[in-house]
Amino acid sequence: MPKKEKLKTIKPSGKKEESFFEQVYEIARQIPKGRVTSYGAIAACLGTKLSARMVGWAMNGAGKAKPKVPAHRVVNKNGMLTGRHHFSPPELMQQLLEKEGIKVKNETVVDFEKKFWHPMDEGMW
DNA sequence: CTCCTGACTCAGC
DNA sequence: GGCTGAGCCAGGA
Repeated sequence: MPKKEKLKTIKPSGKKEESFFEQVYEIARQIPKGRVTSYGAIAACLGTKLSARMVGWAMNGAGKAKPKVPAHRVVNKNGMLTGRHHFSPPELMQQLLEKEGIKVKNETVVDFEKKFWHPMDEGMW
């Protein structure tokens, strides 16, 4: 099923991809296995906490970005898998989370607060 | 250059 | 207590 990428590459090659998207990708990659984070947390880390939408939007190319970004570990503030519909199979997001030990019930991460991971909690920032 | 959209979040009703 | 509206920033057309 050849998917028609209308948006194709968000950031065409030729330039240094240190755009907002790259920032989000880096944070998302820092998410340890079995942990999840929220868009707002990443946004806040980037300084654009007022626009968590941008974080999620940046995830638009997460699955296409290299290395691959664990966008499935990124959920909304409520722990709900709002972005699961954007995955190839919408259920993939939940599958990956469950595979990592995260329980997902009704599109929502169980014990989200316990599994929550703070972007700068690693001490790198 | 202008308008629209978008995987969020908060506030109001 | 659930739904709606508005705000936010950044990038694509």
